Amino acid sequence: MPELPEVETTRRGIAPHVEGREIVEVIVRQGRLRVPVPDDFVDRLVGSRIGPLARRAKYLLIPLRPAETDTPGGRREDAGAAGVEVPSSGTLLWHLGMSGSLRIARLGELPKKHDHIDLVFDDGGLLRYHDPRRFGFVDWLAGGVEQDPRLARLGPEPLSDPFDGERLYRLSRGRRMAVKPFLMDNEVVVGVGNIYAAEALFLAGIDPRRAAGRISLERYERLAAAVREVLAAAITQGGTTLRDFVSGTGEPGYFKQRLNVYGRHGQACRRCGGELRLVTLGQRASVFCIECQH
DNA sequence: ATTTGACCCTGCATGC
DNA sequence: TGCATGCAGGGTCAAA
Repeated sequence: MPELPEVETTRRGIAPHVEGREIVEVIVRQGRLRVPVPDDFVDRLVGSRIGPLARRAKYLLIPLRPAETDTPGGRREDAGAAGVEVPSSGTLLWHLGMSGSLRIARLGELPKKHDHIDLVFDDGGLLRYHDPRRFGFVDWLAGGVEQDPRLARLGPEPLSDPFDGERLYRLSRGRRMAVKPFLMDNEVVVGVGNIYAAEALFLAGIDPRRAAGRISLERYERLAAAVREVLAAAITQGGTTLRDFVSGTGEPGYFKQRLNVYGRHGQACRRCGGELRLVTLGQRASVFCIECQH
């Protein structure tokens, strides 16, 4: 489900409902995700207050600090006596995998199948994680987020300045792999998954099977512009809902209507009318127009 | 060093 | 109707 636009849509949707809230209860119904939910997850979170949400690649970052302390490193007076752990500052690293979604619900709304985790807030709202395939995960980071090995090696954000055609050109020299899996490599650029890689290559007129190392700088500049264009448009549309993606407030995304190639093999190219072809690249379905993409 | 394949898991569409 | 098969938005790891 979620590529960058869907994670960004989720972040924007849930932020107004979670930022500044205190977590008063955490319910883990199914902790066996791709990374198992840590044993001390509940203890660490209860009593924390949520700071401004961020996103890095397809990761949602949720900063937490102790709700009752005003000074960094301070201690709650009665904590020791009561034997209650005082939560410490940290960040939740949340990945939605293939089928995960986060949405806002109210206390009393019954969980459905595959609603694995609830964070319950002091205002009666809650953040509910749903993930049928359980390829997603949530982890708690104590230290610097950028030092985490999962984030340390990531390439630039596609909507940031360091991502451009020159970078694609430079990193692709000598690479024989097809350009589509190259574009989906998170060390090259983050957040470009199977849907938007196919769409960007169509917009740029590049055959997804072409060797990455045999594409000119000029064409990579077109590709970088196409990546930015398609991701920005998808964010504006609230992401792409293929099956069950919903924003943080339960709305589907409307970008599906704008897809030119993804999921349309056998249908007519919107530009030339030819039949769209399906090939497999890097074990991922790849649809393209043999007339419009070279 | 680069690239490929298996794997994590459930649900759905398809074909027999 | 049931059953087997293949495929799905992602990422990691081992092996070639």
